[in-house]
Amino acid sequence: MVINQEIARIFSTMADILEIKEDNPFKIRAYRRAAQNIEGLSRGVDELSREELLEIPGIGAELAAKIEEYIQTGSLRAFEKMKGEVPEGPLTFLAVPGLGPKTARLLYEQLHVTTLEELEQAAKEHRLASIPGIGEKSEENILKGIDTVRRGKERQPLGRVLPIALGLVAELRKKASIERIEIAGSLRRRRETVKDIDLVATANDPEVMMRTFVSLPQVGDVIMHGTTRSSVILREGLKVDLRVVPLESFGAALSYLTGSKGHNIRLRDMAVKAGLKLNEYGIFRESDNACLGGEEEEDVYRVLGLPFIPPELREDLGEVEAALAGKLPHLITTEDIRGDLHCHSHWSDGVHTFEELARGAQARGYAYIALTDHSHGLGVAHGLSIGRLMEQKRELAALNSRLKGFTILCGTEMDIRTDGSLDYPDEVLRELDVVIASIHSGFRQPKAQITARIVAAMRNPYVSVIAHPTGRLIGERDAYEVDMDEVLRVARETGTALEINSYPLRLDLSDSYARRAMDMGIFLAINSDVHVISQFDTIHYGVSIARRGWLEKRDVLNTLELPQLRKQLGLKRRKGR
DNA sequence: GCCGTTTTCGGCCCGACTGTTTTCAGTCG
Repeated sequence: MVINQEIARIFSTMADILEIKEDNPFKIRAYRRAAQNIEGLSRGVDELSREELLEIPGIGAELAAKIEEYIQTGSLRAFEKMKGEVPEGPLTFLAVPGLGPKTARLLYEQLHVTTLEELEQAAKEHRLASIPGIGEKSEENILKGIDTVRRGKERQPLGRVLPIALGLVAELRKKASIERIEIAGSLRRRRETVKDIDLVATANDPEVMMRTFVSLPQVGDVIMHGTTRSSVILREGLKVDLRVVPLESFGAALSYLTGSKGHNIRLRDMAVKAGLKLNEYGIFRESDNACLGGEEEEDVYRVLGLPFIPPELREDLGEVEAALAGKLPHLITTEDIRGDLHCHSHWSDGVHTFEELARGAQARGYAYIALTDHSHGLGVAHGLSIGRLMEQKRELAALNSRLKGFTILCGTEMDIRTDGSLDYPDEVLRELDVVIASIHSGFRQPKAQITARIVAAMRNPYVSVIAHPTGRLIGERDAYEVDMDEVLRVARETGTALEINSYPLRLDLSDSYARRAMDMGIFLAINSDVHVISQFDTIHYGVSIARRGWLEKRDVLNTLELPQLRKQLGLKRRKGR
């Protein structure tokens, strides 16, 4: 959604400019919130009506008009005008951690530096210390900050950061006298990428705890070291914040540090209106400062008159309204998953035998898997010829008769060829229990062509699921150009399920697309795309994305027990004939 | 700039840490 990114970037830059100008802080927040919410949208703003634009949280008449102006003219007068009012330099400086709008402006006005290089030079020559309020230490910090910007630490994928965070938690538990410790922040909300790790803990001796934290072997640099809050950079580059609070405040602190910022603001707003005060230490009555709760997160919500809102929903995308109306979804859990519909064996590019896969799945409580080795078109993955596929089917039948309480469905991950044709004819597909189809080539084709390929696959009565529908690899490869509106429309029309692929770099569909598909009544399938048995355990990433997409058990194909699954898979075939 | 069963005008979350300060501003989350 290029247009959304463009507009989000413009609004975000406008917020920066307003900050430098020391404009109304609430106006600045309004621009930032709008930018964030537009970026997270699953539809292009250019596809939305005026009414739909106004439904986006944080978009009012003014910003809706600006969005429309940009769509129609390709530029924004207000933005162009603003750019003329503030020089480039201070805007660049805002990217430096610890350097905010006030200092950025001061540096520009006093030293006339306009680029990071000039700023670096000035700091090295100790010219910054001539400015009131800036000393030697600040000079050092600015140099360090410039270095951080240069190294350009982007947001890291969830699948990389979560294991690191869990490792830190385990180590802190071992070394420090901790009562409770939890991961908070966007990591707890399971955003697909995160910027840093937030931890919240209670400890008998906070000072000892903090000393332990900042001296962990994986810590590279200590940014901040206090008794209740410390902040470090790990050797491999990730930033980690640790907050230590009294036990009676743990829930309030966890809630506060989990965010999102937008969600917190909504909660505090509700608190203020109810004559309450909400901070990281608890929820208090304004009149006499009596503490009404805070040890558990549930306390905070209860006092506000809300049910507990799961972390994955806390994005200020309607969850507070839903909670108020008693309409929060009963989110799907990993335990709801009854089987995995996307598994590769050593017959194509997987590692294990059918039996090993079956045992691995059974050990995880599954009742079935679908074996979906690649089709012959995918030569690099040792795709199966029709002959091999039929041989596989016979072997599976024999194996299934031996397995107790477990079934391997015979399937394929069939390649959708570059010309839009399918890799196996219908006579072959008819013989299979499950057909998932996906794109592995021609990623740079024009949008219309890729869309047509996927649509053609969905119109085949034997195709049950489209795997990793957008083809992205987080941080490595963008999604191919595809008209997701059309894909979703045809998925609904044909009764084709769409996959949420749990491979940590795919997470494809994303949360916002998953939510939209669910809203349209399209079935989702949460699959791990196993090539090695241990990858069965990545299913929780897919479930997290599903939860962020507001999905319930009933929205997900592979929560069905085997008989119901077979029935569901048969529906499209019967309809298609 | 947004937003509304207390408001269509007047609100808008709140506290910790740092550095350069003789009491606090700036930045961050």
